[in-house]
Amino acid sequence: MAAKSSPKLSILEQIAMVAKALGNPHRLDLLELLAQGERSVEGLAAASGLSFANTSQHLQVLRRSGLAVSRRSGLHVLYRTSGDDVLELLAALRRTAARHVEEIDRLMQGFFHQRDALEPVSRDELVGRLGDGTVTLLDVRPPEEYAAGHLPGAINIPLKELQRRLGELPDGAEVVAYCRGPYCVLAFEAVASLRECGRAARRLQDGFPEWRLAGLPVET
Amino acid sequence: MAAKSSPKLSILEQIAMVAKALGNPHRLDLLELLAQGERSVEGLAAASGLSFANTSQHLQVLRRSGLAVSRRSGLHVLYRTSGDDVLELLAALRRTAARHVEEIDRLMQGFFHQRDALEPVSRDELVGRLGDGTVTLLDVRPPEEYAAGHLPGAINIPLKELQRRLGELPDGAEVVAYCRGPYCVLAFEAVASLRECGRAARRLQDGFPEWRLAGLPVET
DNA sequence: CTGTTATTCAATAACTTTGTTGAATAGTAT
DNA sequence: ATACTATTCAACAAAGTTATTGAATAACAG
Repeated sequence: MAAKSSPKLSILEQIAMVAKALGNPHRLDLLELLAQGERSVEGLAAASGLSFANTSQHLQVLRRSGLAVSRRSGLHVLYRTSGDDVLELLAALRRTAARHVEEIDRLMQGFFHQRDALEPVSRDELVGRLGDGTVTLLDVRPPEEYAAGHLPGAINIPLKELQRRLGELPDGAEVVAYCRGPYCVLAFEAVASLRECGRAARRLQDGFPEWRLAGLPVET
Repeated sequence: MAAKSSPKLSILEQIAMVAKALGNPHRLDLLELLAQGERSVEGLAAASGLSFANTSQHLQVLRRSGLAVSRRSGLHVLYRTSGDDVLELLAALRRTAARHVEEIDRLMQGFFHQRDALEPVSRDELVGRLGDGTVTLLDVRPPEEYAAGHLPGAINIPLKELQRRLGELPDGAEVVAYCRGPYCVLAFEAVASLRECGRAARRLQDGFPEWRLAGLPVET
């Protein structure tokens, strides 16, 4: 078959390899974690709930396909995404999936929308409200992800600590909570929790990486 | 394992399914063909070199993952991409692969650059030169793809007919050839052939779908 | 109703992917 | 050199993917 050995098919095989690397939910999760900042295998295993060996195996797939790169730092190997284009690719993949896969709508309706019947705050809306005193930004990611980068003026209270640290949120302003990405459960749950306590709260449509990718200001 | 049944993992599984659908070179080829316009299974099998059954099988994967949709028209089932966002996703995938997979560079060096040592004409450069009489646009795709849509003023001469139809190309202007996408062999070979005949020729960086996606004018 | 055309399905074999288990490797501290 | 920590590797079983083959299905013409 002449087509089999064509240079174009060879190139398509390489492109397909990249897509295949994205074709596993655990690897998508790992990439979303890497989107928050560089991280060790141990840290990724802990955050993802995978075994060490399995985490390492998936990271090899990501590294070999070019989506992630690694460097040694003492005993630790630190992984990160290979470039912002990988985050753009992830965003495009999510957008296409959200638009054409009905099951995603069903899952959103069945879980997330029960908890957040209000529309999320869009990036543009938030940009317009920064600085006018009407919004308190709440980052519910773990502290090390917050430290790697966060939205300007955001307060970091991981979800587990939210109930007992409510006093740290200024009175009056609406709370806008954000997390790792558009499907991160933590922001949804933070909003639900805040509303139970009588606070006005919504979640941000984006996670931190999407905000940064849009060229918007970030703090470290 | 609590993570296994989480709604987020369920959503990631759906997103992974879309990526998996892209994880096969034949399906990428089929999507590039669909990017040129709606087409029957028979037509896709002929253009791709796959068997009918195998073509149909791959199309089921594309349809179930939401990347393509189909409609019956008499005996024929016509497939098309489900939206322009699918083409944007393909572009993002190619971009990431080209940037991070060294084998793609090697393949490009080994085959394509032997035939086109000049840089391709960028979209912006072409936009600037349309209408000034310095460029002849040559579309080397099959006539049915040309008919579905082409760059303004482009002449359609499929590669196989180029040698004997050289007289149809106006004298003096540089020929810019384009095809289905950035890795389509036909544009490369057209440029090589034209240069052998003493004509000034380069290829366009984009294929027709990328041009249209950029909002640039198209003719039908 | 029958025959033709176009397409899809089911079953199969071969290959690939995934997660686990236990071993091997690399870097560091003593 | 030895022990410890972090990571990766190899082998394996189970599940999934791919291409092929032959059958089944849907639409149309006569």
